[in-house]
Amino acid sequence: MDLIVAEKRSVAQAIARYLGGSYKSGRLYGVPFYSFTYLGREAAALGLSGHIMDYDFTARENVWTWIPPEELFRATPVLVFRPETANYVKALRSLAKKAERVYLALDADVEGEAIAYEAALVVKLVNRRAEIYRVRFNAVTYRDVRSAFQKPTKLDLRQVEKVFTRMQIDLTLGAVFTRFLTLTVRNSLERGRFLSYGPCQTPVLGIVVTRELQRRNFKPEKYYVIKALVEIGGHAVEMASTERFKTRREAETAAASVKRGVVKTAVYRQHAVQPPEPLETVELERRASRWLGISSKKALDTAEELYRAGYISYPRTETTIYPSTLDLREVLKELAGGEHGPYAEELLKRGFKPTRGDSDDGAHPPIYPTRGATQGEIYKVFGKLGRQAWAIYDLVVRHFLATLSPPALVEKQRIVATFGGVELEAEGQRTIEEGYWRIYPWERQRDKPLPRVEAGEAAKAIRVEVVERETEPPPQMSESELLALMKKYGIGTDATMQDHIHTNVKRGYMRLQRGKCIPTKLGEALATALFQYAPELIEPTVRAKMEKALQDVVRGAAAPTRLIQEIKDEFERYYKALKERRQDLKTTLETALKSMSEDGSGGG
DNA sequence: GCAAGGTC
Repeated sequence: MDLIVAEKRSVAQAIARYLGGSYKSGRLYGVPFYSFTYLGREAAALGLSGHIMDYDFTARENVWTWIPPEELFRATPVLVFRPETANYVKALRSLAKKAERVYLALDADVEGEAIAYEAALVVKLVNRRAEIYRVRFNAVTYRDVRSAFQKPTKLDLRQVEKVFTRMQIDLTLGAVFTRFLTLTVRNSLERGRFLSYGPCQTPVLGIVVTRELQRRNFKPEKYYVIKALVEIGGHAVEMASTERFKTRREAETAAASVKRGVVKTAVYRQHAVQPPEPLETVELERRASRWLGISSKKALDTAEELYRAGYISYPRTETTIYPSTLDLREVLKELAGGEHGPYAEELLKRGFKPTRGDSDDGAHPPIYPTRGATQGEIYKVFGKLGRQAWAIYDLVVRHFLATLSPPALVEKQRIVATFGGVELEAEGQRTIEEGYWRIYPWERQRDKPLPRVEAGEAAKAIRVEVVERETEPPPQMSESELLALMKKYGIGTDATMQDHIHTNVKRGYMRLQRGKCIPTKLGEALATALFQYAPELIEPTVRAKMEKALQDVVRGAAAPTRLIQEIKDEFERYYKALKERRQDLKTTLETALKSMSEDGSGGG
C-alpha cells in the first residue's frame, strides 16, 4: 500500500481525487482519510492538522517557582508529541504499519518540511521497511500534484533543522522572560493571569507604544496659508498658497499682493488607477479592518470558516500571482450563479487580464472564491456568523473580480497661478472610466473637477483670506498600518500576524477600538521599561535578526546547536540587564496594574 | 500558566 501524508484534510482529499479519480472516505480514530487506487496500487491519503510535535521543558523545569527562570537558558527542550493531535498520530501509525511506500505531501515550505519530518519519525517507529519520499507541489491542482508524484524527492533536513531551532529559541526566550515578568509582579496579579514576552508579540507592542508616545509628545506648530477664490475665464476656482507661512504677518503681507495674476500652468493628465493584486492573507486582514470594521483575527477566523464550507480557497497564503494552473474562466463561470453573477458574466464576455503581484510562497495560491453564492445562502449556512461571513465573502469575490477588471481612468488636474511673487494652486480630479471601481467600491475616488483653463489666462482674486493651521501628530496606529509594519519588519507570518496582535489584547497590553490599536497603561509601562532597560528585547528588528540567523541553518552556514547557544547567550545578557532593574520594573508594572484595576479598564 | 508556528 502507498500512504500519502498531507498537512491538512483538504489537501489529502484533493490528492485522492487527482491521483485516484475516485476515492472512498474513511475514518480512523475520528480522523478522515481517503482511499483510492493509483498506478494499480492501493493508496490512502491522510491529512494532518499542522504540527504533531512540539518542544517542551521537563516536568521539573515546568514548575515556575521551582527553578529560577534563567535556569532555562541552560536547559535543552525536548521534542514531544502534542496532546491535541494524538488522534492524528494514532491514525498515521495505523496506516503506516501497512504501507510499503510513504509520500510526505506536506506544504512546500519550511514548516511543511518540519511536519514531514515529524510524520516520518512516526512512520519509522512502526514500520522500518517503508520507503519514504517527499513530494513537493506549489499548488493543489491536478497538474502540479500529478507531476510532483512522478518525481518524488528527499526531505531537506536543513529546513527541518531551521524550524526546530526556531521552536527551541522561541520557547526558551518566551518562557524565561514570561516567567521573569510574571514572578516580578506575582503578588499584584489575579490568579491565572500572567505577563508574557515573545519575540513577535513584544516588538508589536513596542511599535504601538512608540506611536502613542510620539503622539503624546508631539508639539503642534502653527502655520498659515492663503486661501482664495479666483476667477479664471469666467470660472470660480478655490485655490491655496503653495507656500506655508510661519507667521500670520508674513502670510498677510503675501496675501495683500493677491489681486490680479496669471495662470502659470494648467495640467490635465490622464492617469490609470490599477486594480489590486491578487489577494493574500495580510491584505485581506488589512482591508477587512479598514473597510469592514472587522478585526484581523475575526477576518481570518471567518475566512477559515468560509474555506471549510467550500466558498473560498485556502485563506493562509502569501502568494499574489494566480498560478497558470488556476482556470480563472472556470472561477468566473462558478461566480455567475451567485450574487455577483452579472459582473462575472460581463467579464467572461468582454475578456479579462489578471493583475499580478510579485510573491509566491510556493505552497498556496492567492485567496479566490470557489463557489458563487447569494447573500441569502451565506446567511443561512453561517447562522449567527452570517453577517460577517457575507462581508468577508463579498470582499473576496469583489477583490477577485477587481483583479480581472480594467483600471479606472482619471484625469488629474492641477492649476497654478501667480500673483506677483505669490503662487496659488488648485488640484482636482475627474473620472473618465470607472473600470474596476464598479465592483470594488472601497477604492473609488471622489470627483472634484476643476474647470478647463489655459496657461497665460488672466486670474482675478475675488476673495482672499489667511487661514491658521496646525501641524498634526502622526495618526493613532491602525490595525491595518500595524499589519503593514509587521510585514515590513518581518514579524510573524501571514498566518500568525493577527495572533500576535490578539495576544497583546488578551494580555491586557492593548485594546482595539474602531480599527485603532490603543495601548493600556500596563502595555505602556511594560514597553517603556523594556525600551529603557533592555531595548534589544522589544526593538522591531528583533525577529528579522533572528530569522536572518536561522536562514544560515538552511544554507548550511550555521550549526543549530551553536546558533541556539549564541542566541541564548545574547539574551541572557539582556536578561541580566533587566534583572538589575527588577525593583524599578516591579514598581512601574505594579503602578500600572493598580491604576488599571482602579479605573476598571481590565487590569486586575 | 510561558512562544511561534502549523492547523480545526
